[in-house]
Amino acid sequence: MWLSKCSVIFGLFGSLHSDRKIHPGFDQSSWKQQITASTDLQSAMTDPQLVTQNGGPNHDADMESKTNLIVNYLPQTMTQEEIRSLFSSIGEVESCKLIRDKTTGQSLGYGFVNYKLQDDADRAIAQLNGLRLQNKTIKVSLARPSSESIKGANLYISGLSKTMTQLDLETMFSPAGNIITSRILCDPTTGLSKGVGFIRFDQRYEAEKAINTLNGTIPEGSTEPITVKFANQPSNSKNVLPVTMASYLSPARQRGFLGPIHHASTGRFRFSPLDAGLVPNPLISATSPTISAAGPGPGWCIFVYNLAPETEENVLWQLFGPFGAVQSVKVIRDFQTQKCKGFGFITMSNYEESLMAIQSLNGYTLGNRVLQVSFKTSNRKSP
DNA sequence: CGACGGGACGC
DNA sequence: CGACGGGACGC
Repeated sequence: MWLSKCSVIFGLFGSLHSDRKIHPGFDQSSWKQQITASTDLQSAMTDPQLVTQNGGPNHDADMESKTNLIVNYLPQTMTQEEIRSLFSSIGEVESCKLIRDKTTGQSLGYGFVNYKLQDDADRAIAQLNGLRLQNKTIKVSLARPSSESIKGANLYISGLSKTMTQLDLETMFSPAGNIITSRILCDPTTGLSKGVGFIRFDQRYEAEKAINTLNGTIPEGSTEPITVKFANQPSNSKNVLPVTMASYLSPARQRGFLGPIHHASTGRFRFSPLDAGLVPNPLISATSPTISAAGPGPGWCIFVYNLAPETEENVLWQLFGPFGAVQSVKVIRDFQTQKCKGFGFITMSNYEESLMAIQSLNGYTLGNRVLQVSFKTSNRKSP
């Protein structure tokens, strides 16, 4: 049993980075130790009586068999097939899904594994929860039935006494509802509490209740009131790329669209791709940095719509190249299918040339499709 | 009909 | 003072 699982794990991850060296001659007990050690660590830091354990709340009397697992804290590089392979060492896997960012394809660090048999699901929790992979300790627990009511149930708590433990925190919040996870942030070097933490409840209304009852209150034995609010939505923008990536970008690229774009397109300056033939007034757009996200800057960004699913970059180069200096082209594709999503972007160096390209190519028939070509509109992100 | 990415913290 | 995890519900 252990031997077979170990060989699977070693085969999968032996070549990946690990904070712990794995020697080819390791014996099965070392793996067992590793896994047990992390479990012990968890229980040493926290009281198993109170601190949330793997399954989350008991949805007692559920008729459906509990075969579906959620796996959290997966290493960034781990693929769906590697997850499937790992969990297949326990029993037959009905389905397996790694959740990825829709547009970038980056792993979001969690996934679902559904077993054929509940027995296997139980054993997967028992044997794989707490398993250390690379620099992560994965968490394996029963997935809750998916529902709207469990979303947005994560709280951010600040103003905690530095002496407060995870257990103290859970004790304080457990009256409000079922706690799924809790955490107190610590300084990585000193290991001391930073006085902030997180609590994820099972249900959003439980989180709301906690805000209503605990925000602004002073915990027993403390002197300062705590702040309890909904946590930020996890943003995928940070820590994904190595910092060194920036140095590979050209200076012009680095200047890109940084900096505030406060009064981006209001009313009369907004360019709609549907307004065929409408182009920016050169006098305005060439001199005002706030008119359009198309430019100015390192170039003029052009939006082209109605591309065929099979469209490749070289087509855009050929299409726009004759009009002048093309800096870059990009076909936007669906991550899963790798098919073009119907649009793309072209950045050209010179305003006059990009204008000519737009005027000439808007309405142009490519294949059996009539293209719509315009300056890219401003970013309509509204955080 | 619609449809607008990815890039990133210095001055 | 603020501080936002080891991106937890199907991207």
